[in-house]
Amino acid sequence: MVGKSEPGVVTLREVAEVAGVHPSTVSRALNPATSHRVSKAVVRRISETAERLGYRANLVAASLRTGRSHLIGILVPDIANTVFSPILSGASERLAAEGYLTVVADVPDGGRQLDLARSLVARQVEGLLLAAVTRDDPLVDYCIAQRLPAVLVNRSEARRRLSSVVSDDALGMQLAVDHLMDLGHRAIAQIGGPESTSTGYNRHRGFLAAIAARGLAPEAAPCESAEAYAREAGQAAAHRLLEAHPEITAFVAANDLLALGCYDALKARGLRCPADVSVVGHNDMPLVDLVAPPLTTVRISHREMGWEAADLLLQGMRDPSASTRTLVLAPQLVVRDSTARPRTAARRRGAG
Amino acid sequence: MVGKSEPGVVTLREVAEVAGVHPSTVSRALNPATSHRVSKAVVRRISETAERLGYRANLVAASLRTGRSHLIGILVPDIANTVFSPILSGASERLAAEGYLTVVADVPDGGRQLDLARSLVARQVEGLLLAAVTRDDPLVDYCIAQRLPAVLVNRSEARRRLSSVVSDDALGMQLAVDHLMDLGHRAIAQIGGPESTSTGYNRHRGFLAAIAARGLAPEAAPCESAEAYAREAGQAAAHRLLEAHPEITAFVAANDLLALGCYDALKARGLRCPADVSVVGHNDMPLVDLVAPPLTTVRISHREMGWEAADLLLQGMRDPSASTRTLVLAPQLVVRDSTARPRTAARRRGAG
DNA sequence: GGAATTTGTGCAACCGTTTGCACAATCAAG
DNA sequence: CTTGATTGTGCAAACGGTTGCACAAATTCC
Repeated sequence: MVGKSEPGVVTLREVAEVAGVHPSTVSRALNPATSHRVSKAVVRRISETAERLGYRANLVAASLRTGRSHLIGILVPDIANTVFSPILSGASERLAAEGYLTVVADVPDGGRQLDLARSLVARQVEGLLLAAVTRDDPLVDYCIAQRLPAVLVNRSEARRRLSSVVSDDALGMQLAVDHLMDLGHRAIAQIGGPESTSTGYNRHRGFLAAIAARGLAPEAAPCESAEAYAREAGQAAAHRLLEAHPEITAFVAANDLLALGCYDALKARGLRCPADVSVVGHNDMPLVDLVAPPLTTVRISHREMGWEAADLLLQGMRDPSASTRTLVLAPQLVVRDSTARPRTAARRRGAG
Repeated sequence: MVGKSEPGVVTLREVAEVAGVHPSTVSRALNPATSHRVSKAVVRRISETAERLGYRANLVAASLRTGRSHLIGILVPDIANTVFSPILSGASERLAAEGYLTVVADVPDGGRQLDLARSLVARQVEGLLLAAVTRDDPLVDYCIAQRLPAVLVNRSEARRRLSSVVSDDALGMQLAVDHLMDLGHRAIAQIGGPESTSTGYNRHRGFLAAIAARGLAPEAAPCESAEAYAREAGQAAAHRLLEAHPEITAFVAANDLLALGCYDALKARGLRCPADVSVVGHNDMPLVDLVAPPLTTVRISHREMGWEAADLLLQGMRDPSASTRTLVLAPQLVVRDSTARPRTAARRRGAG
């Protein structure tokens, strides 16, 4: 016989019995939304009894009855990735304010996402925050088919069928490119992220657009995309670029880890940063201000991103007919020491 | 009328009706643990029907009946802190393997921990992983009083009333001190963490013990504890120590962030690391291999820690009478470039 | 080939709340 | 002092599964 929970756990019924009222009255008295329907005196008696007995409502039972779990699921590709921590933190702050708790599912970017989502749905989560989608993700189809409120964070989906909160990737790239060109760079390469992610895709296009806007020929701006947002992948891409285009004086990376991989490649080739080659990252993740040299990067406020996504999700839950919205946060360029005038420009300037 | 979940959500009863059997039979057929009690043919028919109708069990309902939520709560002081991400990651990996999902509560180290814990209990979590306890924490009393399986991670409690998984702080300090003394340092200061945390307390004592074991006089090993595990606090403590003991040639920090704060203080005073002063950190958090200079530190495998804690929790849940255990993980010294021979020793060596 | 056992399915209670409805008591209005 | 509205409480049926028990049918055993 299961279900007979540990003795000592007080139920609503017991409180009712001790207080000498009907269970429904206890329920009403203890629920702030309905306690006005019970006389003051009884409310007090019940509250006292509940307190004395150490009564704690069983939210699982309440969930079953009301159909509301007050649980939100968050799918992240890698909790250990420092980018997601602030997103999580911001989201859970916003959700906690409304009485929601977050169930975190760390899903190793393989094909298990859908399983996880299903498992969360089985647990009656009321909404989903998705931080791990690709540009064309079956997860999105799933949420739509299930009419499950969901919001994308950090990455968006090609068809914009769900609300999302993202950084303005085009602007980020423009900031990076403008900064480098203002310094005098004229041979700028991009290390892009995986094209399957919106960030990889958009930052790549943003880079090209920024280059074109400044009138630089595409040949002067070669691109390579890394297979993953990882240091090793960045290093490999940087090597490929330097091999094919030795004239490069600056790198724009789609992500800080890629930028750090770029550092590795430069070091391996005996090139100094920023003296020989400048590097710009993206995200401004913790500690990149301390690496050598401190990384110039495009800052994204991931905490705010998480907060806003949670907020959007709450809105969507309240009003399922609300239109899907894309909230675009403006990134900010943080100039540190990994960018400087290119040697040629410096020389030219010295000569002029 | 709530509780009438969205139309289109298939229930057990509907599956039963379509398959022409009793709901209880469907329940048994779909549960791997009981499906052997149903004939092969019927199991298949039911499975097909369920599949066809897109049936998804409502785990909330199941929880209510069985008293098992398959939910584990994790209390962390700060999700955004990069130390906790791998703990979370390791724990959720282990728990997911047993069908448990994790509910993360990010609790800002104030007094709300108990509230959060209560809220998790109300949601019928089956166990708690506590990564945010102090050496004498009311949360521990609460878990014991509630007979709630709980395991401490990263930090332990003075009275060892709950199982915990921690790093061997004494050993960590010994590794750090031995390394520095082997290099020739004889004036080593410690920047400790908050004494209210077991890590702060134990690392401080470990440091003193290691110093004593090598026969160094306590006067040659001054200590300061930082108010928090934060860069600024480390910087302040380093300044205090350098002010009072200008002869210091090496710092042992209780945590990497404190060590990085120490870098800040050295820089502010025009001292070079490691040329003038060596620094050893603790944790080996992500990216400290890239800061300038790459940090020599005591590595703790936080991911493993989280995994083991989850494992211990599962054991404790299976057998509530099991004795509490303390699992001590051995840390490892990772030597990078922030430690070197002290100038005096180098000079002496050069002269000899 | 009849008794003893096993197998497969149905029945109904139960987990702990919530809530629409009913109804008595109290109050306000005329 | 009736009539009508309001207030406070109880009743019982949910919510969607799970499971002990009962019992018919199929199987095994001697």
